[in-house]
Formats: sequence, C-alpha cells, structure tokens
Amino acid sequence: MSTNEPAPAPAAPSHFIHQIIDEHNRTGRFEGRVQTRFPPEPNGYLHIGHAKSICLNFGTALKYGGKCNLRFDDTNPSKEEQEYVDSIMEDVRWLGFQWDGIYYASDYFEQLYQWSEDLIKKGLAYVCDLTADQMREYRGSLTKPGKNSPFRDRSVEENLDLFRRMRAGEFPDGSRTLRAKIDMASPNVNLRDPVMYRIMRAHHHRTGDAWCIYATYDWAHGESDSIEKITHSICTLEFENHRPLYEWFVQSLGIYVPQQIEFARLNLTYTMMSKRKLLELVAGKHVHGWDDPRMPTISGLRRRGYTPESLRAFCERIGVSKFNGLIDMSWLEESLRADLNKRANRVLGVLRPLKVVIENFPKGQVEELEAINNPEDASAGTRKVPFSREIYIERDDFREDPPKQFFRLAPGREVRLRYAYFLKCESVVKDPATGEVTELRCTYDPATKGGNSPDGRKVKGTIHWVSASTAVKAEVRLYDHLFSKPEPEDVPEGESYLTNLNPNSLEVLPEVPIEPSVANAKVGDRFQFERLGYFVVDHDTKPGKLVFNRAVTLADTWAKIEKKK
RNA sequence: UGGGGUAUGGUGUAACGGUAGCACAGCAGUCUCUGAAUCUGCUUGUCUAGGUUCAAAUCCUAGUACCCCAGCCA
Repeated sequence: MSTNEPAPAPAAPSHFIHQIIDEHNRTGRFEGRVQTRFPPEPNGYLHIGHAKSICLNFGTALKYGGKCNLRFDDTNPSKEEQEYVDSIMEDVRWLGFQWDGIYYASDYFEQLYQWSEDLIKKGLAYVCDLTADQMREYRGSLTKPGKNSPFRDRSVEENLDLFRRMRAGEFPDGSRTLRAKIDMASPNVNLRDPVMYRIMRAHHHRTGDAWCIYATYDWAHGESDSIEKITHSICTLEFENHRPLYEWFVQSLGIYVPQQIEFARLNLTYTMMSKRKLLELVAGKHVHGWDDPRMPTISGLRRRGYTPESLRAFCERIGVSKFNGLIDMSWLEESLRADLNKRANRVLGVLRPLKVVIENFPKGQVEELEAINNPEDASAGTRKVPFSREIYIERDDFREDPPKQFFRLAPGREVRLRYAYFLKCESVVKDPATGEVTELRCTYDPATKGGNSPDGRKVKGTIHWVSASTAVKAEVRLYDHLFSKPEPEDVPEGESYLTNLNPNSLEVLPEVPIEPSVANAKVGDRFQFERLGYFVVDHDTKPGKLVFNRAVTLADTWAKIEKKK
C-alpha cells in the first residue's frame, strides 16, 4: 500500500482558535471570511512541528470553507535557498493539502518599500546610523528603558533622501537601518524603535541582486498578511510579544488589519524541532541528510514509512492550545500503527535468522501454503507462501532454557508455524567452540496443515518463518530514537545536545530473508512483517537489492514482560 | 528586577457558574493461527491559600511554578 488521500475537513471541532473564529463569524468582523496562510521561511526542511501548523492552517480553511495560502517568508537572503522552497512545496502536497495561492514575501518588496516611504512621510520611521552594538546599548534592558537614537529626529526630507540612497546602494552593509519611530521606553522591547530595513548585499533566491536592503520579519509579515487579506494569522507563542508591533504597522499604514493568534508549538520527546540544530545534524554528518529516517523532518518521516494520514491523525489528536507541553514520541508511533494496521499487507520475514531443518519433510520439496494478506481487510486477498525442509525462524523465538510465560519454541516443545504446520524441536546443534546455537533439528506434523490439528491438540505459540531456498534477501535498517534522552536539548551548562545522540539509532541488517512475494515491491510500499513491525521499501532500493526501513515496531507484550524482570 | 503568556490524571486535551469528560499510556481480563489488532473493566487530575456563591476548574484576591522577549533572525 502506498496511496495518499487528500486531507478531508477535520471533523473534530473546538479548540480556542476555532472559538475565536466562530466569534468573528458571529460578529461579522471579517464578513464570515476565513483566510489563513502557512508562512515558512525557506531556510531548512519542514519538520513535524510544521506539520502541526500546516494541519491547523489548512485544516481551518477546510473546516470553514475558507482559503489557505502558502507563503514563503523569504526576507533574509543570507539563509534562504531554492532547494528549501522545493522541499517545502513537496512536503505540503504530500501531507495532502492544496494551497489556494502561492506567494512570496519577496513579491511584496516594492510595495513594502513604498509603504516605508509613507511611514517616513508620516514621521513614523527614520534612518538610523547607529551601529549594531550602539543600537543594543541604546535599547536598554528588560528592566531599564532605552534611549532615543541621536538620529531619531531627522527631518522627513533627510530621511527620505537617506532611505532612497540606502536602496540605491550608496552605503555599506550594516551602516544604516530604517527604524520605526515608536517608543524607546516601552516595557515591550519590540516596540523600542524596531528595525524595518537592514543593508545587506546578498543574492536573493528570487529577486537576485535587485535589492541591497531587506525588510525584517516584523516589517514584512503583517503587511504580507494584509496584502493577502488574511483573516487569521496563526503563529507560535514566541510572537505574542510582537502582536502590538504587528498591529502598530498595519494601523499606522491604514491598511487592512488581520487578527494574529498564537498557539503553542509542538515539542516531542527524544527529538527536537530547532531548525538550526537540525541543520547542524545534517551539516555535521550526524545523520545522512535532511530525509534521514531518524530525523523529525517531514521528508525523514516519509522515508521512515510514515503516511500522511497518520501524521494528520497525530496532529488532530494532540490538539491546539497555548500550553507549552511535551508530547511523548510514542503518540506519533501509535498513530502510524493505527493507520498501517488497517492498510498494510502482511508478510513473513526473519530479522535475526536461526536455521531450522525439518527432518521429516521431504528433501527438495516445496509446498505452497495460502496466507491472508491483511486480516483487517478481506479485500486484500490471499497469497501463496513457499514452505520447505529448511526454514529460518527468529532467534528470539527459541530458548534453550525457556523462562516462565515463554510459549515459543524450546527443546521438546511444539509451536505453530504461521499459515503452515505444527513444529516440534527435537534437538539443538551448537558451535562446539562458542556454544552458540547454530541450528535446530525439528519435525513437523503433516496432519496440522493450515495450522490446526485434527486431534484438537493446542499449541500456545505461533511464530513466523521463511523458507530458506526461496527467500528474498533484503537489507533492513532498524531505527531507534535519534537521541537517548527524552529532552535532548536539556543539557548542563557548556554541554552540547550532541552528547545525547543515540549511538544505536541505526542498525543495518544486510541480509534478511523475506518471503518471495516482496520481490517486486516498489519504493514506498509498506508492509507489516508479522510479529515484528511495519516496514517500508527505501529509495536506496535498486534492481536486485531490496532495502527496507523499519518504520515502527508492533506493540510487544512479551518484551514488556521480559523488561520487567 | 520590566513586559507578555500558561497551569486540569503519567501525557495531551474538554468542560465557558450546575455530575470533572475524552484520547493515549498503565493495570486486569477477553479474544486470537501475529504475545499484534479487537473487545471489556479499572486506577490516576482541577498549581497553592483565602474569598464570593445554594453551587467554583470556571468569578475575585494574594501567592507559586514554568515558558517567551534586550538579532540589523524568523
């Protein structure tokens, strides 16, 4: 299975943002319109935290019959690249959403510039010659008010002249800024004459070298929202302090005023959402790229085997609020299991093989047994699985000295081979040097074909197996948490989060025997390997070499029992 | 120390003055040719202290804890 359905309108109702929208609709604030936008900066790949925002923004538009734009917040050319733009579009689409308009903040550079002149003419913005260090000094501190810049009272004419020359490239990088003239004594430091433009000669991925001055986020964001007639500008909590500035700009300009609403960003255990640090992991080769299956990026999760449906279900389930919580990674995993349990075809594969010779099965004979593809979905049908004298079983499914509650194979014990026969362990072959079990000599009961015994004899365990001669050998990559601590960024002073990297986050099994039905599996196909977990065909697969990623294990009660001891 | 936010079981989220509900986890059981899935039941909570009220998670007062803000990042 590998099909993706477009996202349906979310059935679940009210979180506080939808309540605000309901209220706006009731009072007619936006004439019943709902227009949202997802505004990523193209300076990295999208991660699961962005998925929350995407589901919120696009889902809200879907729910209210409104619209949602994709807008690239590309106001800082020093960090932004086309590669990121492309990946973001791909990820949004893959998640199942279709944007109504696609825009770039850079589309608005000229308009922004004109509006800046308007503000200057109104006496609400000025060109400042303070250096970055000086500006910091003048800003004051959290508890002390700032001081007015000595350039604050330049005339409109002088400001206009200087600003036009800034645009014309007459001044070196960083030498001047355009600032909003608000209040250097405001308890909200964002209102202490924030910078609107900086001089920066950087090549922009879309506007090239047309500009040497670039708008800051605060100056560009609300104005872009206003141009697009956004009704609800949904962003994360850290922008709450910026809302007064957001409103100051649009109100001073006298243009359309959207409503900014803030919600808590997603935090997940055993990983992190910092774009900067994610970039570090990639650049420092701690992972194999942005789409490494251990990464919390959407491309990483996709490669890991996650479905868009499971990611949307996860975002639905975690809810939306202003509480800055920490969600357990197992919730994400559970969302995938729930989805794949219903949709993924089952297959038999043995991760850590132990050879079994069935002494009373004829040499050279291969028998075709019928197996159900998906017990949760009758329409998935059945398939044939070859059975023969030599098979592999999971090493974990045999114990020479079985503990209590272990009802798998052991010397003298009988188990059922899934979709095949009862199998009894007659003797154990060991490596004389190491004592390691290398082979099991067993017998099967021909009367138990299909898994049931005519004499009503019961067997406690059913184990998976693969016929040795017909097995397909695949590389299988097993993944674990990228970090070994639930909060990897929570480190003592001076220590790096990198010390929390899990050294065992990837294990490669080079030659895993799998039943031959997977031989022609396509990249992106997902399967349940019975009793083991869900696996997806990785794009490293080449003709003659199958590569699987383990997306997630199955819930494992036995492992839990063992862990307790 | 200034400003802005947030506190409900282990986790996340409802309840908008009227029985604290739901989901996931956990535990026990059921079922099972996957120790999966299913199904059943159970445990666990309103940050603290006062106050208003017949009645408070919700309103008031005073605390406490945590998050964000002093980029020419977003």
